[in-house]
Amino acid sequence: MNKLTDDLHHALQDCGSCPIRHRAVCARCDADELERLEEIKYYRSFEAGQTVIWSGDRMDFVGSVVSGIASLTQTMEDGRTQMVGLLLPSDFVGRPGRMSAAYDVVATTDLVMCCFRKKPFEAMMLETPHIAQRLLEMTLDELDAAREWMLVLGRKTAREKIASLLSIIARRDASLKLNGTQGPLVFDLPLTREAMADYLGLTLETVSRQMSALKRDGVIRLEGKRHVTIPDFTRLMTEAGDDNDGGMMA
Amino acid sequence: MNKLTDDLHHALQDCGSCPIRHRAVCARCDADELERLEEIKYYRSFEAGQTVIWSGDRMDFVGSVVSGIASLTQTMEDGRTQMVGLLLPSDFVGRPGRMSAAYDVVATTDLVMCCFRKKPFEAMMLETPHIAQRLLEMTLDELDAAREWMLVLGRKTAREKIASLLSIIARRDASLKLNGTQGPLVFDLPLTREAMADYLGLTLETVSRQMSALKRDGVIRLEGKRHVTIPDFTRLMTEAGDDNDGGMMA
DNA sequence: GGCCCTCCTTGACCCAGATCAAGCGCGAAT
DNA sequence: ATTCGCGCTTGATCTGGGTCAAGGAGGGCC
Repeated sequence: MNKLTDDLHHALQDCGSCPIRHRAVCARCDADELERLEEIKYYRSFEAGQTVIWSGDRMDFVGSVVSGIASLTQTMEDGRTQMVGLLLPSDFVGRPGRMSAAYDVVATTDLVMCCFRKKPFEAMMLETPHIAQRLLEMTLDELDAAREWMLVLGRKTAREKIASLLSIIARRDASLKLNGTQGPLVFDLPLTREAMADYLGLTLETVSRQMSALKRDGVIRLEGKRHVTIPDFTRLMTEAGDDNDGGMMA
Repeated sequence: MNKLTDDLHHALQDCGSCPIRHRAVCARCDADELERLEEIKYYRSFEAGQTVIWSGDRMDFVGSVVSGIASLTQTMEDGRTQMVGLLLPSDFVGRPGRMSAAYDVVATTDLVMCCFRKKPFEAMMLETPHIAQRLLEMTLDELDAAREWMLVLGRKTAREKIASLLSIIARRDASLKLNGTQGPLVFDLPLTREAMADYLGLTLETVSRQMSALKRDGVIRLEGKRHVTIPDFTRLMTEAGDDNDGGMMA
């Protein structure tokens, strides 16, 4: 742990100034409850590529992603892997009531997590409905996302899959930066081609080819391998096979 | 609504004798709470093939599957469909806090549901933590199931997909009938070949071919099109690509 | 009995995406 | 400056599963 992350951890000690204060499990907590949470919380940092937990490992904390991106991955014995979740800031990791991790959790970018010791967190959940309520809401959202992804995996073509992934990342990025609606969307892909392939149930070659094809067809612009511009979001949505515009409009 | 289902509805009025009493959302409720639930509950029956709700429709109830099987399906504009969930007895339908249905819900077999009016149910959830706690637990289980299914959809071959589906149905059926562990498993497929295809992200022709192949190779036995015998469950698990045995052993 | 309808099977062919293979670009280490 | 290594691109070829098409099997109904 270096000086920089150490500083970061200190800067974050106070939940009041936490960037995910209003979106994480603690979103509904009042001052008292936050105080209790602060007693059982601690921060952990990971570098891009590091594994946070291995599937099957004993897990004695739960927590939230504060910054960076992590991925949830399942692997078969023969090495085939499928990413089953993309964890963005404010997303919750771990399952109260379960002892061991069900998936590999890997830091896709540099990552800071706000962790709670599991036992006291579980105890607190029973007493403070605000936490359980918020966790239920977040879990329902994740279930919806997982089901939407099942459609992508089961029925979409490679091109549609790529467009779907790009539109999800673009949408999230836009909402994070709350950049006012119109104009081309610009963002950096937080995933390697291989990670994209693992998410989409494709090979990295197919991902690369379809990225090139979308670029050739003017659906996206690329500077370097990661910097993406979406000139026309509606066009991208159409390419993704989602003709209704997915709720970008208020 | 015919005499038979009417009788059934009356027989079910009392939560005490409900077959899913200990597994549904109400599992943790005490006598008082059940009484309150009984005030806002009513039963509905559907015949195989009937649609319970259309995606996008206003939904003013939530509920549990009492008997039969329903499926949760997503459809693209061009008609491609993906089943995103299989609802078995005790499974919960609907999302508190949401006004309209996110998926088509279709009765796959004859179906009885125990419905609660949404508004009062939501109100009750805020007051009785037992309900919210149980719902959280159930939702987390469903999220795990959805993620397991993402691996099936994204990375498994057609043969492995079929074997995965059969092993899930066999396992559930065995636990329902609590037939003592060993010996060949026997059950009736509750799904048409087309429904299987929709669940697995395949065409019905491929499902049919792979069923024939598994039969030819002695992994399953078939009498008629629906009655299945699994002589060796471990073999089936291997065919599914899940070499660790998925927790059949105590 | 015969007819129809739905569900299912099987065959022939095709194509999207996997696989195998070569090589590029660029930053870091020497 | 050279080499290494990693992430990525692109080409050539192969193949699993999709598509199109033709029946078969059973069950309900006249």
